[in-house]
Order: sequence, then structure tokens, then C-alpha cells
Amino acid sequence: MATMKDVAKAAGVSTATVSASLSGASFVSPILQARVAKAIEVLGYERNSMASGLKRGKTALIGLIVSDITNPFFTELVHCVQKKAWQAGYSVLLGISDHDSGREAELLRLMRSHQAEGTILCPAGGIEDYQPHCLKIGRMKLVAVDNAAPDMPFDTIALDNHKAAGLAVRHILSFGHRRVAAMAGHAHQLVSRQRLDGFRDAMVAENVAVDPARIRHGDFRIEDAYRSCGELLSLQLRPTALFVANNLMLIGVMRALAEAGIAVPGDMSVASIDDFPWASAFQPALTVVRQPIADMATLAFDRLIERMKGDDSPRSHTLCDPQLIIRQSCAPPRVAE
Amino acid sequence: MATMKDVAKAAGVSTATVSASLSGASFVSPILQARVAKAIEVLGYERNSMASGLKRGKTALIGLIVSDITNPFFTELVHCVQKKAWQAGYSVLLGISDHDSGREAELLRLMRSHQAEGTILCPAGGIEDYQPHCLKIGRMKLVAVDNAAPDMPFDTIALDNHKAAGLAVRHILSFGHRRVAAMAGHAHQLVSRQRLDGFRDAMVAENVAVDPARIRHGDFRIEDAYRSCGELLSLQLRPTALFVANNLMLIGVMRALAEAGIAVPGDMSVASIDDFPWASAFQPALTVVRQPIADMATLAFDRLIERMKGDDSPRSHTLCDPQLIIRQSCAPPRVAE
DNA sequence: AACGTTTAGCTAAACGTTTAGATACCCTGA
DNA sequence: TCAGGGTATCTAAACGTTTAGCTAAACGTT
Repeated sequence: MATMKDVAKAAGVSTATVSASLSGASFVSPILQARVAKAIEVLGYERNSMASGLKRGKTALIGLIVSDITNPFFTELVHCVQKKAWQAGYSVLLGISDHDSGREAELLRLMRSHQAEGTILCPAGGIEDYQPHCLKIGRMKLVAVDNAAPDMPFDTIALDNHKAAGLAVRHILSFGHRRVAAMAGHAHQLVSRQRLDGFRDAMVAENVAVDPARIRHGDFRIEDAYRSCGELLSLQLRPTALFVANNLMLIGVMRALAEAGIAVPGDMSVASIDDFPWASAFQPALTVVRQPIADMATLAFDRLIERMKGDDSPRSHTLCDPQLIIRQSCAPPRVAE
Repeated sequence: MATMKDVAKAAGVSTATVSASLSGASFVSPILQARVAKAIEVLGYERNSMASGLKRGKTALIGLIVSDITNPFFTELVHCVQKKAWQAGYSVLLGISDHDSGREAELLRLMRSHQAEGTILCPAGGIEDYQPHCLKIGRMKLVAVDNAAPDMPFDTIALDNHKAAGLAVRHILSFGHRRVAAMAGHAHQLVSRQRLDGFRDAMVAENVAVDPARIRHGDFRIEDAYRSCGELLSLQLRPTALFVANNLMLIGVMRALAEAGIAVPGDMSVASIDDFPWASAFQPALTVVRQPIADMATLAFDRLIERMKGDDSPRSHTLCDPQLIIRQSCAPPRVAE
């Protein structure tokens, strides 16, 4: 592969001139500029950004770590971050932690090793997992999105999960439901706890009893939710409405409901957190609480850029506003009940 | 940020020893090994892989370029490739071309500049777009997945699209449908043409007339398919079955159908290419042709690794087998018609 | 004609690693 | 005692850039 020295030789100039010509800056006469351009063209030269990065201490690389790219929320987030990065001239190094804090820590180390100038992290675990690494993270710029709490040692951007759950639950209750079940996420995950708390608080605020038997942990995964939903349906007093804490579990739930021949919203009202393309194509169209993903990505990216530019103001913690999207999956409970 | 020199100084050894100790190889006494380890721990040192990569000519980076990560097919592909890469000790640099050949070319240059040791590309355009770059690609290892034709200048892995479409169409026809419509992709995209050809060929093979008015181009996007489906429904002789060429368009189609109050499969049978989590939760569960995504990812990654290891055998072109997944979205046409 | 000033280009020293080759040490056998 | 052969460690030269600092030419002033 051609190096800058080759280009310099071919153009009959020094490497300094090639470099200057490449960076656009400095003064290079049009004649040499042209000679250099031609040599580059002929040799098919491309600047080696390892060497350049090594010298300049910049890599134009940012890390992005998500726990599960298969989850439409993260898919969209990756999409948005990637877009912002591209516009700002950065490339993104993608890491998938698969909900594993250990792997996440390794990925963080990897990002550091590859000299990512900053990293956007969607934390996999609970708060307890973060005091340890933050030491080993060194001085890498880090901002967390989703599943992040203010006591984590970095800037955070997250949905107001408590409010989001409240929005969904209050919508359900507005139809007069009293036997409301919840499909929650992994018990130790922050975002899961927040949503569950939001569910509970909204219930008690509306004077509806919270029956622990109606709370299941679907672990934010399709299969687990599918199974747990089955259990819910075999309760002697079947719930008339179901709050689902994320999109993946919603898939499992809808599958279980369909197989059990339970009509939505006739026999069971359903409301979930996370909007995604299929929600509106579904029959019935699904009522959900939307996270402003694009905004979250922008907020995170911009904050990261500021940090990379040297901003060392105190950590900021941004809470994003959820939006209830009312479609057709909620209705009053059957009168007989 | 601590450098190797700092570690060496702190441990009272030379950088050579630190390097050797880090790479595990060579002979380093346990005593020094321990001193080095402690120094690394204390300083929070992490090896700079730009410097290391520069020296060794290896980066442990591979590029992955997809046209739209929002499409569940690519999401899954990214997931699988990422997993394989992780296992093999590579990090992945993600690029999104957004169906734009120009951007794709830039991304390819970027991968080269970042010294990716190889790149997996999901080509955005048609064959015509690839003769040009292949010159500028230099000697970067490249394998293409999906939307790839044998005459492209790299190894390719793709679904047997012709067969896939045939599978879906023949399934539809087996119920006795004669007015079958097709929602095709972008006319100039290879994969779109192949699927459309598969549709046509299966139709004529079964002696069913292909009416050009029943072929619409939804450009592989939700919105376009939604619109095009509307047009299809306003045809004086409405189709009784619809073949959809990919998952994203299927969303648009189902949305349009739901809004028009058309029952599936009662009023309209639907079969599509691409399986994805929602397909089985949908009511009715959707009949689709599945691409073996994990296999495709593995094939592509393994081929890339071989190429990276220096294999320069003639280009290979692998065609993957589609699998028809029969669910409930196809049924006989209404007798009256 | 001597002097600055500007401009255009070059030389060479970094950047943080790896690694070939040099060196120093310790042991064994004669 | 010394040669010979391992070991364990070090020194220094790369890798492909960028860039500070330099040279030299060209020009305008006095």
C-alpha cells in the first residue's frame, strides 16, 4: 500500500508538502498541488489515519456501546448517533454488551485502547456496577444514555421512566380497569425498577390495589415475556389490562395473547413503553409511550462533543419527556366483570 | 494518559520488557512481570492500539457497511457479524450508507483510511456502481452480502432471491389465486430485480398472467409501500393476493390494508420475503420466506478472515437457501370472485 | 546595494509502540 | 580457569504521519 513517502517521491516533493497539500491548510503552490494530486490519484493513495492519529493525538473515532442492537430502541439510537457522527466527521466503533456488565467493561477498555475520543454508553447493569470501572475508564469521555442514573459517574441522558409508566398506567385506568398487571424488566436493571415504580405509584395514586401476583419479570426479552404472560393468563382472576415495560416484551406478550385467543382490547387492554414501526401496523394498533430517541441521541452526542472539546463542568443529567401515543389497544373492561 | 514509557519507568524496566510482558510471549521473569503488572494497575495504563497497529501493521478492526440499520434484516446481520467479530478478537467500525452509493464509496475510503483489515459490505446500488470504486478500493479485503451479484469485483454471499420469490408466489398460487400483485423494491437494485424476476417467472410457470398494473415499486421503504399499496387497492379489479419483497414494505402494506379495512387473509392473502420477530406475533401470523441471516453472517465473516489471511483464490459466490415459513396470512380467495 | 519581509518548500524530530540485535548474566562441563 | 550456551533484559531503529524550525528565493524599501 502506497505511503506518503511514495507520493512525495512520485510528485518530486517532500512529505511535508504532501501533508500540507492534503490538509488543505498552509501554502502550497498550485503547480505542486496538482503534481501531488496526480501522484495520489495514480498510486491510489489513502492517508493512514493510524499514523496521522498517532501524531496528532486525534482519531475521529467515537465508541458506541449498546446492550442489544436487536431491540428497536437501540437500533434507532444507533441509527441516530451514527448519523450525527457522520455529519460531524466521526466514525463509530460499535460494541454490543449483550446485557453483560463484564463484557461492557471489556468493551470500554477496547474503546480506550482504540483511542476513541469519546464513548456513548447504554449501561447494561444497575448502579452498583459502575463505581468499579469508573476508575479503570481513565479519562475517557463518556456519556450514558438510557438505564442511567444521576449517581453514575458520567453525564446521563434518560427517559423519565417513572413518568412514562405513569402515562401508560393512567391511560389504562381511565377506562375503569382495576385488575391491571405489569410485565416488568430485569429486577436489577435501573430502567426496569423505575418503570415498575412508576407503575406502582400511579396505581396507588389512583387508589387501585397493586397485586404482586400480577407483576411479572419478563427480563426485557421476547421469550421470557411470552412465558410470563402465559402465567399471568392462568391466574384465577385474570387481569383485564396489562402494562408492558418495553417493546421486546410486547412482542412476546402479543404472541401469547394471540395464541390464547384473547382479544385485544376486548378481553385485555394493553399499553407499552417504546414506540416502533410495527406498533401502528398491528391490529389493533398499539397504544404506547414513545421515547424521543432522536432527541436523546442528539443530546448525548452533543454533550459528548462538548466534553471532548474539554468542557469539564459538573455532570449533567437530562431527563427526557415521554409522549403517550393513543391508538386502539386499550378499551373499557367487559361489563360482566 | 499514561504511555508505555511511564509504565517502564514506574516498574524500573525498559519499554521492551513492558511490551513483551504485555504480549505474553517472550521470557519475562515473574518478578518483573509482577512489577510491570502493578505499574500498569497503578497508572491505569491501556495499550495504545494506534501505535501498536502502526508498528505491526494490524489493527484488529473490520468495517461493516449496511445501507439501513433500521431494517430488521440488517439489524440482525450487524448483530451476527458483531458477535463473530468479538469472538475472533476484532472490533467493528460501523458505516451506514443510507442507500447512497456516493456515501458508500466514502465509507469504503474511510475504512481504508482507518486501516480496517477487511470490510463486509452490503452494497447499496446496482452492479453498474461497482466497476468504478473497485479501482479506488485498493487492496482492501472486501466481501459483499445481500444485493450482490457474481459480476461484482469481490466475494459475494446472497440469498437465492429468485428462488425465494418463487417460494412465496407458489405458496400463494397454491390457494388458487390468479390476481396476484407484487410490491417490489427499488427498480435499479439488484436484489429487487431478482425478486421481481422470481415473482414473474413463478407466475408464468404456473400459467398465471402477470399484469404490469399489479406491480408496484415500494422502494423497500415503509412509507412508499404504504402509498403504493393504496394505489393497488383502488384498482378496479382488486388483487386477491399480494407478494411483498421485503420486511419494511410489509409494514407499510399491513398498515394500508388495516386502514382500508381489508381482512387478511380473508380479503387479501399476503406473503413476504424476510422473517423478523413481529411476524409471528402479528394477527394473522405472517407467512414469510426466511433468509438464513446467521449463516450468511458467518459465511461472510469466515470468507473475510480467509482473505485477510492472504487467501487469493478466485472470487467465490455463495447463494443461500431461502425457507418458506407458512403461517396464517394466506388463504383461498373468496368464492364469489 | 544592503536590508527586512514574505512566501514556498524542505529537514528532521517527534508520536507510542514492536522487535531485531546487542549485551550481560548465570550455569555447566572440560 | 575458561569456552559455550542458554536466559533475561536492554538499546535503538523502525512504522507513516505531522509540524516546528529552517533555508532560500523573490520582492520592496531605504
